Amino acid sequence: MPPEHAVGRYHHGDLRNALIEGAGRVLLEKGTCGFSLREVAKVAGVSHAAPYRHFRDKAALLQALRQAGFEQLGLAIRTAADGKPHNPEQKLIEASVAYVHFAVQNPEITRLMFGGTVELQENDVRPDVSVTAYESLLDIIQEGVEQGSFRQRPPQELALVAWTSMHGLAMLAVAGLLAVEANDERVLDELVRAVARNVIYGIVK
Amino acid sequence: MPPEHAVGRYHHGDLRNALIEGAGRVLLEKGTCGFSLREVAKVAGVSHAAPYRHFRDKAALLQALRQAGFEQLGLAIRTAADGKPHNPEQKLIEASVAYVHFAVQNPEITRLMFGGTVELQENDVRPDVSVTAYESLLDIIQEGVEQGSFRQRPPQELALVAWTSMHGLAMLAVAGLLAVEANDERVLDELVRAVARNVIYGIVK
DNA sequence: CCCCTATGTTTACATTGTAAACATAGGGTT
DNA sequence: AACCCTATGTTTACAATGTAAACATAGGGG
Repeated sequence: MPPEHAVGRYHHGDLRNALIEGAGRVLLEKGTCGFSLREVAKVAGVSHAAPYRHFRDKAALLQALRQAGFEQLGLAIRTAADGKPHNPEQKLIEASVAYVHFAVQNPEITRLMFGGTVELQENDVRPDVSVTAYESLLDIIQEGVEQGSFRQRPPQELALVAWTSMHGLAMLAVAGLLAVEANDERVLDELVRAVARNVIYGIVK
Repeated sequence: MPPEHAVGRYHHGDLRNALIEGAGRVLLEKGTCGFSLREVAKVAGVSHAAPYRHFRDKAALLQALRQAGFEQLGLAIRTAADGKPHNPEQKLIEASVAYVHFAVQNPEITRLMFGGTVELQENDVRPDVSVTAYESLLDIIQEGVEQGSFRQRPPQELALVAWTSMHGLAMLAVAGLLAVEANDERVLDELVRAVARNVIYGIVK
């Protein structure tokens, strides 16, 4: 059991988590490019080799960050959807907004998650985490199709369109490749809603 | 005018282009992470500082690669569309297939183009290049809507859906986050066509 | 009480980006 | 033709980085 407050001690107590958190901060400041293991160590207040007791690699640390990102994103989506019970349309829209918002507000993490910068190594939990978002959408859509408020199409196909278009919107926004006005949060929101409605009704209302 | 064959000479003759080409190869082999200026120089057969006479930065070289990528992609899209004159539906489908194919077959370049790894610096031509793909799609869609073969919706909205969903599909494929079967090229093609039909007709036929 | 192991630290080294000082070649001016 | 100017390369130098190896320490189980 790690000691309560082990600051200044020889043994940090909970270095692994401290490193992940520190890595998040460093990533935020310096971006994926400028991200350095040594700086993470410095931020965590340990020597530059200490991280190697907890992560095989620089890549392994980034991978942990990535994993955490997927979990956060999944949570955000589910939370947003749960705010609108029994209303699949609103659920899908809110989930979509949450998805794009997460991306825009955590651009570096998002790049890390979806950019493919970190090689997916052998033991990755990739299937689990990447499928999460898709399955959340699929659940919502299934409900919508069953209760008849969505157009009557195979849920897998609707989910594919939803997943790809939301992801695309998010990535373009993160990359700064959407029209300038889309930098405005409300404009972006409207884009998301328009795309979501396309999924739901098949037309952009 | 650069000499014909200036191999082994003190002055390379056309180093700038040689560097860009070499950078492409290095990027392919080592990926965005392992990409090193010094290795590019080695591949081009010059000293490790020579690139600095042609590019301010490592980032500047990557930026040039990125730029070239955008041009290639734009060309691929236009070529694919031009193969089906007077048939907007086929045009959109072929353009979409070309888009995703380019991404899947040039994953590293694609990451470079859309990953945001390279900071978009002041003097970037970003507007031009990023808008290219979108405008190509928009042109096709405009034609389709006008001639009545597409659903009657504002072309901008259809283009938005097309652009985002194709981009999303491409990025997910590159990141290896689609279902396993999507690694099969034909399966991926079918996905693209399904998504394109959704844009055209509003339903997944 | 002792030592074993998990966790840190120090030292060392190769690689990298980049700057500064130096070299050369090849063309325009006289 | 001689000259030198500048564009283009090269060498040298340095600081930052990833990572391995050898060393240190603390805290718990025999």
